[in-house]
Amino acid sequence: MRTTSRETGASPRKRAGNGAAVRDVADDVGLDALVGHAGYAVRRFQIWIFQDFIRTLGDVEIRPTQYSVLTVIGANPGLSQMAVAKRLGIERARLVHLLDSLEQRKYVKRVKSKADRRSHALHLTAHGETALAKFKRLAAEHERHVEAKIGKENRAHLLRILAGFT
Amino acid sequence: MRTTSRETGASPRKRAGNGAAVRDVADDVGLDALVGHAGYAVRRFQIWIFQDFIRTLGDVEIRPTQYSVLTVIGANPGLSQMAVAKRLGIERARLVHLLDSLEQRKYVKRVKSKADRRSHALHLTAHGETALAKFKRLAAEHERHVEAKIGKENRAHLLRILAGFT
DNA sequence: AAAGATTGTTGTTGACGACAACAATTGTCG
DNA sequence: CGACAATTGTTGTCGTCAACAACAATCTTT
Repeated sequence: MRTTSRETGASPRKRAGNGAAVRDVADDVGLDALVGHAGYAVRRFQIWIFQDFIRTLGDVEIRPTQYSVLTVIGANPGLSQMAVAKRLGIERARLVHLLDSLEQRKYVKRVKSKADRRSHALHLTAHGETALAKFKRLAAEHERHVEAKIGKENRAHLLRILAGFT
Repeated sequence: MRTTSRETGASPRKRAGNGAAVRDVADDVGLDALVGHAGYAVRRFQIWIFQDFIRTLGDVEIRPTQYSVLTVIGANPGLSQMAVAKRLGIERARLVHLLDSLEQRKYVKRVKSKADRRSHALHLTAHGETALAKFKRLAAEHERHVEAKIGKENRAHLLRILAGFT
């Protein structure tokens, strides 16, 4: 993830020819003040997590934001776009494009609300329901990757610490 | 559980005729499967942290990435752009623009390396040193905000859990 | 009915990551 | 030594994403 040259397995040194005298420059750069900054650690962790999610759900071509939208709609059918955007902390302008894509793939349908003719009631299609079930299985697999990475109880503790942000 | 007849009432202060307590719609949308997903919690937390960082360092107009670049250069003068990019997980193409900006603001200077005439040795200017000291004080203030948000020992534990990603 | 607010939509801007191509330079190896 | 491959900084493009602004259609309020 951080380097492009090393992620093919565990290639120990890229320049294998010239012996141990040359060290990989970036590996021993001191971070100093950067260590101890929560934001930096969280950013790096989030990048890792998203990449694993994207890779694990790569076959079904579902990205984290799309997954969150589908999950919320599946759990709360009939929500308006505004409500979904508010709940997930995304702009309603952005949700438009997300729904365009999900609707094109027949996962979601926008139903014109009778109560408020400005808004759309969002629902999963039948196809969307079965698809979401599969996505959830893959997402669970991704969560197991997280457990494998940081430890089961660490993940649980982390979720507890960050529960206030969901 | 959601009665779809209520989603018109997104405004907290107005009261429809039906329920006793009309709550803000987005506040009681069930997340269900989204709760328990580490990625979602981490994403929301990271957004919060970055926004606080940007706000706290707003007066000096330093964003998280810029701060990380300055910190690494300050701690390791003479590094090449490649080494900095590698250490921070940034593309060297991106670092070019970051350094352009930081050099324009007289925080950083690119010195042509004698050892390898392709590369630049990165140093802080005198002005950059004093500025970075101020940035670090502000960053420490930001960290106190994080402590206030999630608790001192929770922050410490979180840093320990994510230490592997720095 | 008029004024103001909300919803979905379109568009713009800027930060950011991933890639590709290039010149200059360095390292490798026949 | 000299051709060839690799690295460094740079420029450029493309796609994602957040933050705004503006707009028409539609409520809500007064």
